[in-house]
Amino acid sequence: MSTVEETTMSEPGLACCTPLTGTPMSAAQAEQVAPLLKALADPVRLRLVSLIAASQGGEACVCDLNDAFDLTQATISHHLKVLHSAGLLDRDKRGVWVYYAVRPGALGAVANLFDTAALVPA
Amino acid sequence: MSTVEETTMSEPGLACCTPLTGTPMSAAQAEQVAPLLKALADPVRLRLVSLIAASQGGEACVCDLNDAFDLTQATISHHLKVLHSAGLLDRDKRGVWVYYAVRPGALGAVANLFDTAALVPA
DNA sequence: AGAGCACATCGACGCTCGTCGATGTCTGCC
DNA sequence: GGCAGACATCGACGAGCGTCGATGTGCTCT
Repeated sequence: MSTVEETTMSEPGLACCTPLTGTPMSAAQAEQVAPLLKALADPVRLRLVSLIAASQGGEACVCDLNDAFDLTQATISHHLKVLHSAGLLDRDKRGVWVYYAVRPGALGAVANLFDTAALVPA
Repeated sequence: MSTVEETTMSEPGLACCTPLTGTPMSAAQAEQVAPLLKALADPVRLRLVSLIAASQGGEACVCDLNDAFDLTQATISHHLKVLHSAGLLDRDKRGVWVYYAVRPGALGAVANLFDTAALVPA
């Protein structure tokens, strides 16, 4: 055991993200939000979240996710762990299968960051 | 090499992001969006974007940004380059000074990704 | 022409990340 | 009990990242 120690968030608070525009972001706040974005800043993990969110019931079995990629089962498991550790995914073991679901409000918290970014009109 | 567009610089790929929820994201689309998130997935760069966006006129001089951090000028310059290369920041040299501004619509494109994330149940 | 400032680039360093094969742990079934 | 399947964990590898000091480039003013 060595490094993985996030605990970035264990509570459904998710009260992290102020707009990003408007007033400058504090250093502490940036340190808190960055791991969330880092967890999402990977093509595979992005697709994983998307696949899970678009699945029936908002949850997906690992076995199904595994088939959607040309990667080892170990690698997929690793990515799911990263997303879970970041607080983005919920984990539910049912019998032999494990189901992951997007934690409610997790993506919304991130969306809040860029929300005011609706300065797009121009 | 099953290449994707390199987007190494300056291309307004901003017409990228479908919702993320709803329908699963394609591999190509994930590869296109991930670099954007990766550029933002750093506390320093997050604060840089925030500082610039919150500045008067939506732009900020490098000298001012430099003073806001306990980092070397070389490091700040590096981070600004990363953000610029990702298409998030515009660069404008005026005399001796260089001003960076958040590219219009850049954050909005990212916001679009998490937008439908309003699946927040309650 | 020369000096001085603002910013970019270079080369190097330690650290983290994404991926893999191998192995461990738990569950359900014969 | 034992075996097979579904996931997680371990250890290792190459590649990339964040940071630094040193140096380069372009502008302004004297």
